[in-house]
Amino acid sequence: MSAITAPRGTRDILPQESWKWSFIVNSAAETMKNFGFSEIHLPIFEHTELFSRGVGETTDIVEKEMYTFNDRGGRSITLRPEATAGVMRAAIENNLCAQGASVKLWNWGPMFRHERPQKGRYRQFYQIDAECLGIADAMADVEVIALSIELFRRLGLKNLEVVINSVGCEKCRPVYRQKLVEYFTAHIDELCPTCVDRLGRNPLRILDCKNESCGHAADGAPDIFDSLCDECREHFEKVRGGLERLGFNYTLSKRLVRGLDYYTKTAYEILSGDLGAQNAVAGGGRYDNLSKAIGGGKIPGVGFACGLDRVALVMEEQGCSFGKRPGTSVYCVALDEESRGDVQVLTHKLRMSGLSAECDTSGRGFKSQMRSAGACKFACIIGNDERKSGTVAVKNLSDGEQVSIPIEEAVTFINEKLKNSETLV
RNA sequence: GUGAGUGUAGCGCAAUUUGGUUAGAGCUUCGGAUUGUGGUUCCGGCGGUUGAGGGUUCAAGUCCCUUCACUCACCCCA
Repeated sequence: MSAITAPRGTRDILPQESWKWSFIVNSAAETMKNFGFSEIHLPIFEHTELFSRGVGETTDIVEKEMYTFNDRGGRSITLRPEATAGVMRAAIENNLCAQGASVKLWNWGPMFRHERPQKGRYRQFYQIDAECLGIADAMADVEVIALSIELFRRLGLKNLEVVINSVGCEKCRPVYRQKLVEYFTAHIDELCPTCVDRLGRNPLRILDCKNESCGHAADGAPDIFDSLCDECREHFEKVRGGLERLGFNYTLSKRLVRGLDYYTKTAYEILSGDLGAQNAVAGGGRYDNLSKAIGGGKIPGVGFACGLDRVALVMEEQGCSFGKRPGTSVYCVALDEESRGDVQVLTHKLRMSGLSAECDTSGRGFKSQMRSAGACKFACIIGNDERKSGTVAVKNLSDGEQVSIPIEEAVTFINEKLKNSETLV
């Protein structure tokens, strides 16, 4: 019988990597706090309708990427493929935006999409997500974009490109959509089969196609900027003005069409050249119709999601700092069999005092215990002599200096020593 | 879902131009180097039904088929 492995597209984040993830999430949490976002914990599965109605029936996500199943009560349940719909659902359900109130929420965790895995893409992947609900003004868009940029700035990511576009609203998008249909129908022989299909269902997505011939056809397509209604045009100008006031560089791209139906007005992505084919580290925009689509009142929103797996990948690629990996400060060593008990007691007392302390629990010999201690700052050694005299030998492993001190003073002694060495570092 | 590439010890690898005896070192790990002192050095031990199944052959890690997994790309996105 062969050993069971993790399902395709999933993976274990092992200790050598997990501490780096903690660094990223902690840094993000701090940034969120600075921007006034509160953390929200959400279910990982939701009713399927939340996504089919919220994200959109004709999107790739809903059409072919969702993990959907019936639970034991016969309800159709879906593992969340993205976070925004869930956040909006929670806001509606808990009246967070009642009477025109607004909230800023963030969260992080796993998302699920059934796609073929490749570099930077997994079936269970992780996102850091921020949503600003209840505010229609373009200043909120600017704040959200600024937040995502600041997130990456703090983590030390380099060579990022911010790409923005406006996808219009329910008033002007249909007009533009019609223009596109007319244009692409005239160029239908240049389109790939999937885009021919898109023509009837979601013509905006043709603009996004990377197929060479489609791209060529798209070059001559009507410009969305020419179709934007006054409100959308003004909104877009305000977003751009805000970004410029904050000193951010960005690229305009009329080709940027988010794959999710709920976007209105602002759409943006942050791209990295160090990711291979999957080059987006974050993406987001405004979604003023999402709330109504899932049965809520009129709640405008703007937000973004950032791929944790991808951020970690880029940071690794660019040699960014993850801070210091947590290690053990003190290793307690037993010289003989009889001392093992005392060593465990001392280790526990050191731990209770707030230090990272370790001792051997597997019966290894003195020499190998000392080898393990080599990676720590201090070794506490107890043998026959120490037990007799009620002392412990405390050895500073960086300079080799060793002192014998009464066992009851050991914990305070080492705490003092470590405090001093911390300040020296 | 489609295509290409790759599967040998815990890890990263090797195994002679077109098959040839008992599949090898390195790192890690564990133990030891005159009786109680570490990251260096030296010696030694553990560790593999070569992804799995089938086939060709006197003989398969090596060739063929099937299957599974991983990787990259298409698609799409975080």
